[in-house]
Amino acid sequence: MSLRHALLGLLAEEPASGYDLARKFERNLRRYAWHAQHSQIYPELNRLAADGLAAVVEQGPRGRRTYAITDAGRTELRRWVLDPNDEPVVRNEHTLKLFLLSTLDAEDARKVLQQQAEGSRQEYERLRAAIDQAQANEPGRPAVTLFAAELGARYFQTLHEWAVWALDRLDTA
Amino acid sequence: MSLRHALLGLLAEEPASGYDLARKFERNLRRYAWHAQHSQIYPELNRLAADGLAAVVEQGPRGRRTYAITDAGRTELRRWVLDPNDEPVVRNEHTLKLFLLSTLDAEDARKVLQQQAEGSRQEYERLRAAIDQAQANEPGRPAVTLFAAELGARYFQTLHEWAVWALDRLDTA
DNA sequence: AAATGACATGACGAAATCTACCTGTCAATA
DNA sequence: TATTGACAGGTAGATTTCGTCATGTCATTT
Repeated sequence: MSLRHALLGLLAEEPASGYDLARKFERNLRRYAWHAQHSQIYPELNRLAADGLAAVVEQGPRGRRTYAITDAGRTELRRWVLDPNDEPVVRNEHTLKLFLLSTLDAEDARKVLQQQAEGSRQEYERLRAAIDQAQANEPGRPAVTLFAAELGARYFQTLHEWAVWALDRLDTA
Repeated sequence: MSLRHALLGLLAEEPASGYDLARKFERNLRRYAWHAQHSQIYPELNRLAADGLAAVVEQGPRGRRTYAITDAGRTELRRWVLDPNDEPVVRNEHTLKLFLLSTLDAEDARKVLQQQAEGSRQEYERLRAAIDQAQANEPGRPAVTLFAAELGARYFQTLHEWAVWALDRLDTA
């Protein structure tokens, strides 16, 4: 149940409402780690509360409920993150297309690779700028909080370099 | 429906049975691109055949049925790969854990990163060796058939380098 | 001749996820 | 005052995926 643990992980950073969490998924997790819609998040938050892993700590306007992780939730989160799962579930529609490039002719493959090279370059620059800005604005920030962003940036950098390499190979062949 | 297109993609390379396809998923796609079990593959193959995107081309022993992609299947596959989907579904249990590292204390984080550094190094070496071997044994092989493997290798190399970098930062902080 | 293990496909119920809908609040703007 | 858009939470039905059990074949080894 990864959705459950993704929510616990976000709540471990700071208390949040379902609405906040849906935005965090969209901004921080959707492109790299886990995709979830609000129609899945709200029911799971209720289950988390029912199971004592999270609790409502504040009621706000518009029915807003802020959840916080409980001690039991932290224990469960730690157990899950430390558990070395040697068969993690991976589903990446993007990577899948790249893996199927060889089923296209060279002209089509070139199109996809060019899109890929451009898209990953943009994403890389966006992330790198965000990291630089965070470091400039909060010099005392713990290093570990930027590990995820650094991983994302390196991931897109790798995608970009690969696409450029592949385009070059396509042309020289 | 990515499973459907993953199957079409594999069938576009060569005709295969459900059993073959399950093994291809396990070997080539599970860790990087798409996870699927045989209990999902067999029914989807039947649907593919019912929709005219694949067809049984051979019956073998033990009820083995070899499927091949049809022209309609190729058209649909090409359409899907070329379609620039700007919101691809990504679910990666492994990456998710790495994104949630900051919820652990330094000691726990170190454990996870060390596992990560070691695991990704092994995976990288395994892939790199497979690529070298393929190039040595089949010098005339089209470049594009190794693009996917190269992407996988670079992906794990990046993971490894990131984990080493993160461990270093954890220690100097 | 019997046992083993890889080959090969399938069904079924449970769980997760998607898509599309719905209801209402509050603040800012036209 | 009316409108707009972000905020906030939810449901229902369909689809996808998972986990497990089941059935039988064929080749090799004991």
